[in-house]
Amino acid sequence: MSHPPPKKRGTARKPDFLPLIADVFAECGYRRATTATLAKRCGVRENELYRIWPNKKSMFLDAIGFIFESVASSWAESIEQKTDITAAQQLIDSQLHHRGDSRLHRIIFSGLNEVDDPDICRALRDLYLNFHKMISDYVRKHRQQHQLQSSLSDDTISWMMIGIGSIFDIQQELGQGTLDQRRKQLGQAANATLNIR
Amino acid sequence: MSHPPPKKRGTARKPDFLPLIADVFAECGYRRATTATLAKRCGVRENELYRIWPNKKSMFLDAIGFIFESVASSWAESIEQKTDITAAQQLIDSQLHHRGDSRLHRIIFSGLNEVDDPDICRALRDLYLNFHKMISDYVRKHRQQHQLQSSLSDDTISWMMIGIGSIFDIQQELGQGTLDQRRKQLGQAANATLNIR
DNA sequence: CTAAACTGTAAGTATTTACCTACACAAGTC
DNA sequence: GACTTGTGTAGGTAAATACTTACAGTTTAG
Repeated sequence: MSHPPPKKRGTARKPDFLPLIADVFAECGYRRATTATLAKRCGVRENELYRIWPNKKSMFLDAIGFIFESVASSWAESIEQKTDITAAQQLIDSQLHHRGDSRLHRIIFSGLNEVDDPDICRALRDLYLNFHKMISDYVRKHRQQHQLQSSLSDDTISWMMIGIGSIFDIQQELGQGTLDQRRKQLGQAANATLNIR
Repeated sequence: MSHPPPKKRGTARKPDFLPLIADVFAECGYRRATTATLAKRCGVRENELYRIWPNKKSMFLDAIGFIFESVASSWAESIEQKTDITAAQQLIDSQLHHRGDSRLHRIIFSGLNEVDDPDICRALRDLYLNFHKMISDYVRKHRQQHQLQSSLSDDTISWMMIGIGSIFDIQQELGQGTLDQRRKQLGQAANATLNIR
């Protein structure tokens, strides 16, 4: 029998706390996520958190990083599942089912309200650039493979797809339409954009 | 000689205050816009504002309404200027120059952080639906006129255009790329979407 | 076993901020 | 001129909240 893993202590608990912290930021947004709530959700007192992070902002920045990692790896996972369609198409398919579950957009919207803080602004910009780069790669390969070309660059197309995804998230957030309607629209819109001529 | 207009009093000053209030909400977001700042910007004390509105939230809701009116009328204005192109195209042209000046998206991002308040959620949904309806009309006419048709509905296309506009705003907010780059992309993306087959 | 490092509890502090009250003064109305 | 209505000033209050401190108990490393 293997011993139970030794209880983590100190800053080693960061990776355990991060998903919980990200959840709170996603639910409440940056401002309304109080340090008391954050601590409670992690099952510790506030000062424990302050032993790990110097302040609330750092927790937020780390949460942004965590969310990126987590979304990126879930993308990679779903893309590997099928090989008969392009990665770009597989990404769209998986978004159709999972978009909206993720706390990504809530954290982003929340962060966008804090852009006059240069650290937060940079973190968000990096986040977008990273996603954009990933998508851009998929788009380029897809278009090469299908020998599509248009006056639009892969770059532009992938920004378009990000925008289309965003509006889907916003609709969801506002309870605009039914999930089915939104999914149908997202699917049509994303595919049309990907295959634009 | 005409008399100077009599000084407005009481709730009659609401229309004078609204643009100033909307400015503050746009600059700071809902949470960080303090009632003190709002009052100062209007050149009155806080309790004057509370004589007009029952609370801060009502000010915000009214600001959302004001922003819609103001953006909608500026759209109408620019669309009337040229008649040799369709309204949809003229709208895109004017967005290329004016998008980002407006405080619309900042207010929206800020409001999206408060969607668990049903009043704010409804106000935002209405805002989006109104814009969507306007754009949808333009899109429909444009496509009729150019006899374009695709599997995508006018509805879907106009949501796509809203999404594409949003990502432009986000890029701008994050200082991503130069204004020229963003404009070029927005122009290409919006036109391609409008004329999608 | 001992010293160092860490944890949990409990309380506190300083600031911010939405919103209120009271009152003297001014401006319209009859 | 009396009465009503609105304005400007000044101060206050109660809650929320980021962050801190003190300390006794526990865990770990040498």
